[in-house]
Amino acid sequence: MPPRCCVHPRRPVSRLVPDAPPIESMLVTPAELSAQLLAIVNGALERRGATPVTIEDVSLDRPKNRDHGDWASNIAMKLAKPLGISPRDLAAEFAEGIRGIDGVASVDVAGPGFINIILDAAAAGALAKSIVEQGAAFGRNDALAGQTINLEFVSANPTGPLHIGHTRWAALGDSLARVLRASGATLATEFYINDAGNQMDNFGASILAALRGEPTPENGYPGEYIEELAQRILVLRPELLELDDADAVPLARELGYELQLSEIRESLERFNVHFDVWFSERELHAVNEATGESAVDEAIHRLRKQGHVFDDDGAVWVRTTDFGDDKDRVIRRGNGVFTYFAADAAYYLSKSDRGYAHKIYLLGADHHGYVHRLKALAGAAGDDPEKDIEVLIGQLVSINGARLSKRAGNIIELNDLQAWLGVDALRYSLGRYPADSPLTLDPELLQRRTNDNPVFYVQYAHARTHSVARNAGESGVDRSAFDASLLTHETEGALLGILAEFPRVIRQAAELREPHRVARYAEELAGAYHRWYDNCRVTPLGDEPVTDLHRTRLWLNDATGTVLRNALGLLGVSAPERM
RNA sequence: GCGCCCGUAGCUCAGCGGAUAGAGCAAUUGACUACGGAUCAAUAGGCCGGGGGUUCAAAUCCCUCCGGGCGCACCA
Repeated sequence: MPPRCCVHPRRPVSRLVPDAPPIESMLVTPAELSAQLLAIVNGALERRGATPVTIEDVSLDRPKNRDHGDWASNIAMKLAKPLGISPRDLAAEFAEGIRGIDGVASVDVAGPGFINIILDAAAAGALAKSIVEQGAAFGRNDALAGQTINLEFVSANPTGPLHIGHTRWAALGDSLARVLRASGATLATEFYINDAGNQMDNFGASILAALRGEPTPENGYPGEYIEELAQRILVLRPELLELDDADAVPLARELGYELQLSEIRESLERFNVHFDVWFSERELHAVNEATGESAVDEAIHRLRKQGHVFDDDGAVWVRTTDFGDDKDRVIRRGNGVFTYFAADAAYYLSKSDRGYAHKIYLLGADHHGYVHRLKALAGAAGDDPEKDIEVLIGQLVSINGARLSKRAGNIIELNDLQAWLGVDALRYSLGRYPADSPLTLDPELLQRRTNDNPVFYVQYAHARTHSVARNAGESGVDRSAFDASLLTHETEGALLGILAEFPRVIRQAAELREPHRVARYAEELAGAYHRWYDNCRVTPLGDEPVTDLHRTRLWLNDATGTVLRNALGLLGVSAPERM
């Protein structure tokens, strides 16, 4: 392989064409290019009397190998067969049309029928200025405009601290929320507090036992944190030790609940995770004085009206098998007590009543057996289980292959993780993997707080854009001129191509519910920036004069900083200007 | 037994049906009298768990087997 040469194949076309439009209008975005390609394709289809295709069918990709151009399309190969033409001939026909698009430098047909497109340097480079001008808004899109979404995640029991599993959902859920909003969705994030049921009494009894120096009761909660809660409670209410169980358990329960919940909220706040709504399960059981009924009672009536509720063996059931569950589920037990499922039904309806047509649940893999039941709830409520509810299942985190459990004593808490790694590194290392990928962490590596986390690579790139800008300012390089046709170095073409993709990355992350794509993108962008930095100077060396090339590169530098900051922001990670 | 998820470099993991499968870490070797070396360049490392199928094209979709995780309550 010969050494890479610094001469870029692009030519500054705007200087060769006498009546070139102003540089501003030369900007070719991927969206515009797709739209024009669509018109060309449909024109060809129309001439043949074939049915037109939509923008979704016209794929325009950035090839992995840059020898294949700035953009590539496989549309000819997809359409050739039904039309009875060879893919290469069809591609050649499309290519002819694409050559007429403003800002396109050249078009080739390659391999079995790929169409490879190379943009003018000016058309690709105009993006740098546009990004700087858009600032924080660059990357936002309207793919999800008009959608009203309720996103529930974490929802940990208030009977203990958040552990690493919750931490993963917190990082992913919060980033997903940011990505959905950046794509135009109207969104509320919710934390469902399971503060009803036996577990709360077990929690209270555990605290009380710790206070009295007794062993943890059966079904109780072991752990040092119980001891700590007990000591804090004792300071608040020393008389607790004098009371009978009947009075002491509820008091210990309520005080412990309050302390534990506020600790959870503070942990999440420190973790840059914000919930719009903290929803208490108790509200669903509270009896409305006007009607004499609770939200749970009412929910059962409403489901019954839809025809999916029946009575059997003294209990009340929901026919969840109508919606793919493997057995029907009890919603009210024979002894008159509601199941957990009943509160879930009421909670689901509450979300609908509050105006959220679309509900997303982010659950751990240990709850995947619950998916059919939740879908059935949507169906039983008269909604569409395929559209109105979406349950995302995240795989669990393991440590060196060992399963985490309280019993094994290897539970790792969010607060410890934050202390070891720092918020940025922790959020990033949990946010850069898809939810359905099982994740194995090395506890020693976590505690070591090393710089091998990719977050530092990305943050350093951002800090470097600021350092370059500071130096540029001192050397008299400013943004008073911009000539995109000067951005001809191959690392500049690569950098611009990646910058152009940012809006699509956000959109894709939102539509696929995969916020980790933003992190992977940020790493790619940081790499392209570091390589550019090594090849292209923004400030002149020594006595060299400041030229428009330096000024234009400053725009590109600042554009990269903007996109890195925007990307890190979507991940809830800070973008430091110095490190 | 039934169901869901996952098997990709030594390790941790990316990879919307496209061209020569990638990154970080670990290993080896280079690069500052150049805007911050927390960087860059290069080398090495792969039957993408096995086998069938669909397709012009499969790590990706379908079937099957093997291996791992998780779940199968009138608990919460």
